[in-house]
Amino acid sequence: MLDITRIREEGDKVRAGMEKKNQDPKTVDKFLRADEDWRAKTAAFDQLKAEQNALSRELSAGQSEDLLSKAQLLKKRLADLEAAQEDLKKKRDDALSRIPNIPFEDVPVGKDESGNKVVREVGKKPEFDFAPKDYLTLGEALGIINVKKAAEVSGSRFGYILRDAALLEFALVQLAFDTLVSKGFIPAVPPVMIKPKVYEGMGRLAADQKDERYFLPADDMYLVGSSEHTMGPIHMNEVLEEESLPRRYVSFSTCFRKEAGSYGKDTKGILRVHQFDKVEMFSFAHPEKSEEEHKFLLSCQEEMMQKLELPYRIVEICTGDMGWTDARQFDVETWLPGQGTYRETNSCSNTTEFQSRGVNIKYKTKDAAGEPKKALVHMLNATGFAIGRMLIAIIENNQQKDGTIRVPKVLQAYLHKEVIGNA
RNA sequence: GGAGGGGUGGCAGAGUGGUCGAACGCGCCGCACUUGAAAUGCGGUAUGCCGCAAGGCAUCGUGAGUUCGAAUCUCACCCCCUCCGCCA
Repeated sequence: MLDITRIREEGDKVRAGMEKKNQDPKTVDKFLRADEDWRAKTAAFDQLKAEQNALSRELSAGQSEDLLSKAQLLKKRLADLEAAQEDLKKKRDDALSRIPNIPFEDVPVGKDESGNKVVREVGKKPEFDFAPKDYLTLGEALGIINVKKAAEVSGSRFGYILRDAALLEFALVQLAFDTLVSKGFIPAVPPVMIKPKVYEGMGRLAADQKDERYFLPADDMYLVGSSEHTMGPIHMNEVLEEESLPRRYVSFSTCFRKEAGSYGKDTKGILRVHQFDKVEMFSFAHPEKSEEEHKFLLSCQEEMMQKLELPYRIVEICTGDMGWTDARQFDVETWLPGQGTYRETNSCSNTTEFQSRGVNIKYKTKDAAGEPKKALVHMLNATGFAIGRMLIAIIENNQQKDGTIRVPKVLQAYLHKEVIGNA
């Protein structure tokens, strides 16, 4: 969530930021009205409560009919006031939950993905002396992807990853962990179920994404849409040492997404599915160094893409297309020859203190006068490998005329073979 | 799933209806002593909210309740530990 003081003091900037993110800026005014009412009610409540506390103290010294009846009257008035106060607080918090993180000033402004800015293109697009096929055609022919059977068993937007594709998944996971652990990332396998309260704190149950979550009502739990969601709270309610920042994790988990609202979009194959596996990077950073950290995470993504020898481009996401919790976002889009286009395969976000406020993660530091104080860390997340989409990219970019797939050099050691498809 | 024990400040741990936001200790910070350090002594040391401030309010796992008043009593839930059952 956003800093309440910031909304009070810089309402205009927040309104402008919301507008840039295609959100209704009137929410700010709704918030401010509710906030003001709440503050007035709170002041009244606190004062009455002080009276009650004083009366109680008197009563503890010596009771009398007069005092008791006074106290009983106070009690009734307090109950009414408290109900009104709680109601207003709810209103205020509801408005607050409809305010996203505000983008940095220099983020490109745009309505939708057409406003995204290509930062650079890297790698050579493969040239074929035949018409390249799409991954699904190739994968089905090789028996390494089966969507039809998955639809029978689980429904649409599921897939079986089979044989060498399954092995390729683990090779990718290993490559990512080897690369990142050697850089000091702490390896992790986190829970994939999460409590509603924590999920809210991470800003991932906000109005725009609640429909995207799988909920288990019998247990009051959500399935995570990414290991980001349970890695962020790994230091919930903790105060970290300043010297320990940045603190970096690399995690692996299955991810669950409803893909609500994407009906008719990418309905074929495994590009957009309800369940996929993903290696994720997560970083807890010093607020003054989070932009630098953001670039570092992006550089890790690029390093791994280059190891796979995949052609990609870096895109800075414009205000209208960026995530709810993000102040800045980059995507890695990988070239898919079978579709003749770049598709998003990785994402890299700086959520500044939007999430750390919600899950209460601070670090020890000093204020201007040199007095010790605690301040919120910045939290960043970045895709390591979204396995399904990496499989797609590898299959399409490394296809050969006979329908077999070359295994990227860096994965050959993990997979113990150079080509997928020739017996 | 069944039986029992427990959740209090950075840690450890007392507190079973009112001067308890909370003893004692450890840790931490400051000061004194010291050439320096250790030891010792003195003082300070939870968080959030409202307020320009003085100050006030809230918080003893979470939520509801009883009461003029709850860390303390009642109920529900969550979490941790031990045992039994089941299980990769």
